[in-house]
Amino acid sequence: MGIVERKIRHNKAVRDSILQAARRIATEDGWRAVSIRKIAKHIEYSPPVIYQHFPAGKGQLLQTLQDDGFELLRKRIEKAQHTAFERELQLVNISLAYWKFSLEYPELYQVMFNLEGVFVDSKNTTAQLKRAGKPAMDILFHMTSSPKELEEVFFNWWAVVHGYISVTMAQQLPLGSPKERDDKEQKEAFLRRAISRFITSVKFISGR
Amino acid sequence: MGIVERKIRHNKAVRDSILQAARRIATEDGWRAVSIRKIAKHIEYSPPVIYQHFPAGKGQLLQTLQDDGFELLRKRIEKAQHTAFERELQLVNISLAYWKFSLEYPELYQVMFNLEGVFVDSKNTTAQLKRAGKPAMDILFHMTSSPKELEEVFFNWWAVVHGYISVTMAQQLPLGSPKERDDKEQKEAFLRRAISRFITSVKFISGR
DNA sequence: ATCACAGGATAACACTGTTAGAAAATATAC
DNA sequence: GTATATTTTCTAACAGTGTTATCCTGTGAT
Repeated sequence: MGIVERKIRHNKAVRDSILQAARRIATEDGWRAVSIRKIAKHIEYSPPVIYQHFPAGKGQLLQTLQDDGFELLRKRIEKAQHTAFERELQLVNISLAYWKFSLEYPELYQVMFNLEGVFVDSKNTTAQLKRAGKPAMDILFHMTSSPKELEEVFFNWWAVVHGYISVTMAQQLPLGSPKERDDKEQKEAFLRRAISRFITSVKFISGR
Repeated sequence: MGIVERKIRHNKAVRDSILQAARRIATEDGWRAVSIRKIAKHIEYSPPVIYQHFPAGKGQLLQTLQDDGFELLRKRIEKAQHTAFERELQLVNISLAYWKFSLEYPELYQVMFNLEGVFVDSKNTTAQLKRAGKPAMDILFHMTSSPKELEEVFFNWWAVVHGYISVTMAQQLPLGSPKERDDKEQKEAFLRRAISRFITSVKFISGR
């Protein structure tokens, strides 16, 4: 009998709809507007149902989205790695993939880094990002001459890319406006050159 | 009669105590724990009193702290500018002053850039930062050859410094632990060299 | 048809920001 | 000094939040 299977399927569907509803509300009205009750209304269930899927409550729900976000980012970066042969160009493409991820899923990026009013009490963002950014680290490995230097340069790379995204988000231009789109395109060009500059400086310092 | 003066003085004192209480709670338990009622308890007044000093409510209170934060940062940067003769060293010192500001007043930095769960609905963070970062811009002016390039490079500088701070905060190491202090010192050295690399690359691109 | 049980809903608790209206404290006028 | 006016402050309420104990209801098995 496929009764239990049906139930499992249904359970998964409800769980997904909860996560999706949270993201939708966040996208439309910001993370401050995301509440258990509103999610419940969206999925047409009563609030306690959410606690069946996320027993630890809202924090666990956000944590899940954070993890999902890092996983998605990891895939994007991995894919971007194979879009070029030269290592330097690979790093540029990885950086741009990172940037584009933040534009495509701003609500996920916010929950991943506690931006714009969200707060997830997790202690493993660094570990998560090291996982997601491994391809970048592999490339930088070839441009550095010691584990210490690699760590430092990887951190530098991360700070540059995250800084660009973070600062762009902080500007809070009205979403969808033409000015906003121009701005984002300009910033992408900025980032592209910033990464180029970064690579140049790493090679320069490392003596080659 | 000094009655009105006394009242003005008293008013100012209460206003200041409100802001101070908010910062204290944020420092101790994070911005999520900052509530109007808790502030009221701290200053030993009832909640409505806060609305006499900040009629628009909590948002206005946070906005005020944000503005105060940018003003304080501006002063720190200005002071740092005069600690060196060479322009390049000036930029390093400015960057480190920026960094140190974020360590000394993390709660202000968080409210300035909507980090770690705070949210202020303000549209002028960019303008605020251009004001505060003017000394840096003046230095970069001499390293660039067009207003466009200046804007780009200034944005790059900001992204690097803010990225370092932002990423460090995202790690959420237990405050005050020895490991945390070591980490911060290491990161400061990282930032120092990152800025050096940045300067090198700007000069390199701009054709010496 | 009865019983057991799981899924889901209601209602409550302690919080939050905010505001209207009552009370208390102060200043002014006589 | 007493009475009035004004300003300051508090109480209480409203709607919303996260979370949980309790109740109901409908399905599955006997």
